[in-house]
This record gives sequence, structure tokens and C-alpha cells, in this order.
Amino acid sequence: MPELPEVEIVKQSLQKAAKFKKINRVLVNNRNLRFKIDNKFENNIKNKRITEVKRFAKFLIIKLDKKNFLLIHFGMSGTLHIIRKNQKKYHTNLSFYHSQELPKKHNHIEFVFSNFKLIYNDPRRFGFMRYFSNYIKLKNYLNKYGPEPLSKNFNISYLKKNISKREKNIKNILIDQYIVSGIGNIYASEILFYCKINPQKKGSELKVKSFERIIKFSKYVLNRAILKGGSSIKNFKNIELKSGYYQNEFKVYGKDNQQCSNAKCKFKVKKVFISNRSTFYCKNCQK
DNA sequence: AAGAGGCCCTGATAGC
DNA sequence: TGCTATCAGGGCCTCT
Repeated sequence: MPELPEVEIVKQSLQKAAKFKKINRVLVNNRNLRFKIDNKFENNIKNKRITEVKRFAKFLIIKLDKKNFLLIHFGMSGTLHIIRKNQKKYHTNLSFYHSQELPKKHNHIEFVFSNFKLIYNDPRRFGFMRYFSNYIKLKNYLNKYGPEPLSKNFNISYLKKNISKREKNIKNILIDQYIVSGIGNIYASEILFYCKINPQKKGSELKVKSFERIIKFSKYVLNRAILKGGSSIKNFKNIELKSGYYQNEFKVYGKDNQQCSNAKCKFKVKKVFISNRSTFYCKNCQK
């Protein structure tokens, strides 16, 4: 589900709600997430205090007492919900589904604090959690991924080195976490629209001008999405507060057969499948 | 070594 | 109504 901006929003709200709070108990209702939750998981986490909440790409990183870390990836359908004591309804800030009540199914993991619970829900179970006993191990795990688009390492020389020899299309390059990490299927289409690059174009066909645009608009789109509270493409009837309005600014994603948002362009947005994933673009504006 | 494709899952919706 | 097919914000593994 969430790409970089959505995980950033979860990070921010979790920071507010749970920083310095102690996890008294951990309940695992279903160990079969993307990777099996091992039997030591509960003991590794419980009775520790959250000292910091961070994010790398689409990973939520929860720093615990004793310099331990809990890494959470939300996959396609993972969400975190907070339920406060004596409160049936729950806070929607951590959720991108914006349902009003806690889902009845797929509440796989619960973190119990003194005044509230954090519940990890994930219907498709493509998400996962992993415990790291120290920073080095966490770092080694994350090292295999490419830089975030928001980082200084995502620059012209990096793109020249890592894209210009690639024979695969730029859309697939942008969602390849080993090249650049944090961009997913929605934002890839959005970014390429701003860049005026056809998603099917090969990395090796791109010129420096295109690299400059990719760097500029990756940052622009992701930062703007964070500012708007991320994107919620399901159940947004009940959106409240600042959560999830970026879908209102989509230029191409989900807009097949609709007029191109460029006022001077008469073409319609086209939907194609690239490696089985839906991709949206304007063939007139994106060359 | 890089790239394409399959697969892991459930749920919502479209179409008959 | 009830069936089936398709698609969904991801990423790992295997094969070529």
C-alpha cells in the first residue's frame, strides 16, 4: 500500500503518539506475514520503550531501548491503527483506509502500551516485520537498497552511473528499490508525467536533461504528497484532518481516458501495463 | 549480470 | 442472485 510519502505520514503520527512510550506486551495473532514472525519476536520487543521513530524509503523504523530496532514494511495492504483505552473508535491518522472502526479481520500483531494499543492489520500479508538487535545489523540489511529520491546521493552522477546503461524502461527503473528506493507504482507514473518522459523509454535512451528532471520532480512530487498527507485511493469518504489528499492532485494515475491535465494538450491519458503493473501517461506530453 | 515473469495473499468490483 | 475473472499502493525468487 504505502509508498514513501504514506510511510512518512505514519512515521510522523506514530512519533506523536508513541515516542517514549513503553511496549508492555506483544500479541502475534498470525505469524505468517511475508516472512514468518519467529518465536522470539514477542520477547525481543516487549518491555522496551520506543526512543525514536524513523523511516527509510518505504520502511518504518522503530528504535527501541537497548539500541534495538523494529523494522516494519507495509507491503500492499498493511496499516497501523491506534486504539486508546475506553475508546471504541480509533484514530485514523495512522490509517490510509480511513475506515471508522477497527477492521474485524487481519489484525495480525498488537503492541500493547499502558493507555493504548497499536494494531498491525494486513489483509494480503505482503507486509513484514523484522527485529534487529543492533544498528549495524539494521544498516547491513538496508544497505542493499538504492538511495532515497529525497537524499543528496540521488544526483546526476548517480543516475549516469546507474541508469544510463540500463536496458529496462524508466518506469521499472523508478520502482526498482535496488536502484532508487521509496517510489512505488503510483508515484512513478506521476513523476514521469512531470518529467515529460514516456514510461516505456529505456534508461539507456535518456539524456542528462532527463536525469535532471527525474531528480527535480521525484523530490517535488514526493514532498508535495507528504505535505498533503499522502494518497488514499480507497474509502476516502471518511477522510478527516489532514490525512491523505494527494490523490486529488494526481495528474495521470487512475485517469485513463480522461483529458490530459496539460491545458494545451488535446490527448487523453492512456493506461498500459508494464511488467503487469498499471502505468498511466500522456503519449503527447511524454516523449 | 540484468531483465522478465511468476508468485505470495485477500477483497472489491465488473461482467455475465 | 451468484458465479468467475480481473485488478490492487510490493518485492522476492527463479529462469534465461
